[in-house]
Amino acid sequence: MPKLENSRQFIIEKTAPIFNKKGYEGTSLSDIKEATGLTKGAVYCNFKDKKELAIEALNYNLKKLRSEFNKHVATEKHPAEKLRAYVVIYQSIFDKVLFDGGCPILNSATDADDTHPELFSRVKVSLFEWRESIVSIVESGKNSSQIKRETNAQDFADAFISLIEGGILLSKTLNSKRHIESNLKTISRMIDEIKEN
Amino acid sequence: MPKLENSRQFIIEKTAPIFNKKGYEGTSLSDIKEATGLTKGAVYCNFKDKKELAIEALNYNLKKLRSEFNKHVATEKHPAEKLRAYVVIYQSIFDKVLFDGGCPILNSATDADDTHPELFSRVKVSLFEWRESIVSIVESGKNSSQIKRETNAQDFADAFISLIEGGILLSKTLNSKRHIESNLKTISRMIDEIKEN
DNA sequence: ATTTTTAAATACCAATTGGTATTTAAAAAT
DNA sequence: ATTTTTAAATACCAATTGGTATTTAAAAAT
Repeated sequence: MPKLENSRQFIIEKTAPIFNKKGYEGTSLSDIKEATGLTKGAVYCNFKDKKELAIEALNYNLKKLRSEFNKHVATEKHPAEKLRAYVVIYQSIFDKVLFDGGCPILNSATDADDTHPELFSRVKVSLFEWRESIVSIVESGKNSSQIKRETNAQDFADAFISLIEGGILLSKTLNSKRHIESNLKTISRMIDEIKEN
Repeated sequence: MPKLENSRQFIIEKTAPIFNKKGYEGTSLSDIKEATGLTKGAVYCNFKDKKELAIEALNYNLKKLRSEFNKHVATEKHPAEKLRAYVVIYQSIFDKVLFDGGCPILNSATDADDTHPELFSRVKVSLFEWRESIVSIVESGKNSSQIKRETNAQDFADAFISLIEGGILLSKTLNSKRHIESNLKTISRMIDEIKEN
């Protein structure tokens, strides 16, 4: 019964939150059938196997978040404000992120690390790039004298990312937004501290 | 073939790292057989089902870490030094923790959150208690004027835990100790900042 | 109008899953 | 020395897993 649409994309978008919530092993073909309303035939017609779909779903989850950030970070020109954009965005999308199972980096890094090398290397790249983008914002701020020269960009990036991911872990586990909010405040203070003037 | 020992404990200790690495769904009865060298009969003779074993394995993993910290924290009397004990311990046991699959709180919180309520509530309690212990160290320090009065103990605890868990995530995923080390340095600086004098 | 193409449904499949009932054999109790 | 107990091994089990081969039927090409 062909209705030759973008079924591939449809399947990816419907299953992406499930893979994010349940992990690779935890997501079964039955889950996929249920989420899409399609049969196994339709799924295997569009994807080689479960792993290919899982990788596409992960890419989708990562891309969705990344584009959200890139969009807003790009509009700011002061490095401190670029950094602060992350805080602002997280405040506004946090509920939505939790609803879809939390941060895909956090989830798939812990899900796939010891078990699914292909998925893991995908998150690895994503986390590396995120960290690099923070480092380079700080470094360019140092060059333009908008960020204090003595700032260690690497250490700042590690703390920055950890406060976000740790805040998500705490808020999701303890079921209260206070933790991520308190961490975003802490990040905001850290930005003030490294700002020149 | 009875050799009526503490087989229950033996099975728990042998499978604990596997559950920590692979998660609940990812750990199969075959994995358990392989890790213990026992048959299914022996496992089901000591545990009602896979879930009971998984809960015991999680308890074991959590308890092992917790006792490590409690031991060292108790020997210090200055609240700032109690806090710093966490930093010192993590520096010394980090490799061992990674070898066994990373922090069980981080792993099982993300593994079980949307899927295994009994396991999840176990981590939930553990994370809550850890956070409470940090809060109460800071609060008692404020009362004894060893920690600055204006310190927000809740916010401090959130940042403290996030820097540790986020550092583990970064170091494990990017395969370099620099991240956890940089975060432990950051925590150490935070402790200096809230210290009175 | 007929044929070809192809997306998706159906009907299978072997292998593995967690789990149970039964048997074995060593140790403990008599 | 014999019986009883019991931990663990063995031999099953139904249900589910991911996956494939075949069929169906609608759309596109002729």
